Amino acid sequence: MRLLIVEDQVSLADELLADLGCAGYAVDWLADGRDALYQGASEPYDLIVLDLGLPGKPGLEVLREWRAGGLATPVLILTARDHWAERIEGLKAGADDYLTKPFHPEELQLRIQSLLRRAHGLANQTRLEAGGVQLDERKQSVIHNGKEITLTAAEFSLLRYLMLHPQQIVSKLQLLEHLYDGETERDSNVIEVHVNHLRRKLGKAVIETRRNQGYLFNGLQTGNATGLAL
Amino acid sequence: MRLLIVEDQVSLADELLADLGCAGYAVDWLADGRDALYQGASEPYDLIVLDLGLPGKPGLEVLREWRAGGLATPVLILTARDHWAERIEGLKAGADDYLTKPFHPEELQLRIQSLLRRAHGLANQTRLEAGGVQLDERKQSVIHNGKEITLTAAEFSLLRYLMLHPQQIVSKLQLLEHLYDGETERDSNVIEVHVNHLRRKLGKAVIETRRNQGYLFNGLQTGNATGLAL
DNA sequence: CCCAAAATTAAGTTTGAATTAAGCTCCCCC
DNA sequence: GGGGGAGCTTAATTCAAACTTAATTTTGGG
Repeated sequence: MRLLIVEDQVSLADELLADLGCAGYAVDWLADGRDALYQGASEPYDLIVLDLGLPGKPGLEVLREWRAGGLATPVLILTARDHWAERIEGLKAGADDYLTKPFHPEELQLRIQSLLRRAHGLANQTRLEAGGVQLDERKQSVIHNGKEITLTAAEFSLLRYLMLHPQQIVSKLQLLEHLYDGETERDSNVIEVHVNHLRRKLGKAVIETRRNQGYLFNGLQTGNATGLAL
Repeated sequence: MRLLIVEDQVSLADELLADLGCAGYAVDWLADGRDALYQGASEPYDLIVLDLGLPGKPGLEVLREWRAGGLATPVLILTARDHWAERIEGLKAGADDYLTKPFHPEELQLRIQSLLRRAHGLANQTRLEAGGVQLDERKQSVIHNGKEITLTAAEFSLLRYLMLHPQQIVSKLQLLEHLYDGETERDSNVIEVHVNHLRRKLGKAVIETRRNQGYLFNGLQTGNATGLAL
């Protein structure tokens, strides 16, 4: 999952970068509004955290231009507590959620998790769960048949990406672009290796490969494709 | 479905080529306006993605000449965000849709899907559906009588082509030209084999053979050729 | 600075979708 | 009604994609 933080206050940005990095996100950081306008639209971010008080170009303006250009990426805005009206303006301009500064880092984490679920049509569930697999985002582990299985950072973020895209084929290229920043080789087999590890830990059936197309997260459907009880 | 990408920025073109390839399109790429002018009109593309800032000959000029020459292929233009007026010029010159750079590859995919449906008179439907067959483009599978049937990449792109041409006869040669790039043998029986596979999975009636003419996608009309209730 | 764990690269193997090929069937036309 | 061509079907082939294991590099903690 790739995130962009647009925040000019260095100390805060630093902290967020570290926090979100630990949570298994690939995070980029920009401090300038003009840079953000361009990069936010060109790199395939899954979510953007946007401070409204920015040099270069005001955050609200950046957001409006993104939306005018058709950018659909979820945006969470940060506003100072004493600029009350900005939140309304922000939502009008197309923000999906907001947080007033100062805030607790955990609060941001939860908002991000929730916003990502919502953006992928999983608004109803409070944690990522599908086909007998429960993802524990705090412990970066998985509960499967009541048993807890710990994942490495790479396995965790790969699985999370797949679980956020249920019922759709995710190409290897898409995974490379959304799990890694900037440029990783197109012909690396990292994804295949981690898929292999996940299958060892969770069982072969969890991730289905569609040759020439990509991977499909299936949960643990045992022959009952509807997911309904029989 | 054969697409032409006309884009001089190599890294972007590379990525689009890979992305659209995964989505089951046969994609050609040109970087020069003069080449595009010729090839876009001579090869049977189903859609053209045209960057307006091109070496050789400006994209707008290429588009105008295509339209003047009677080319009806849907064209989606790519414009730089800061060349706002170009979009209007582009639409006037005969473009069918536009996207401002930068953009996310996923966004382009959606636009292409939508534009293809629109160009084939299916503007009203949000997903390809006919005669009890629903095509799920994200999953590259089909829902038939509420049951999901998975398709291979080749089966998927063949079925998609047929579903985009409902109630019309599609010749085998046409299929060869539109599903494969450049030159595949004229006397290969690939199409027949894949049609056979699709019939096995979806039932004989789905694809009707019109001897010496081609194939006709029928959905699943079970003896009631009008599609009306009896 | 060193060590262990994790991530990635690399190399060799397996797999299965796509294509070719070959023989059969069904139609159409004489 | 039978000859020929178009289309169907099954089986064999092929070759790149995906898998697996092991080696190497990177990372982070002590």
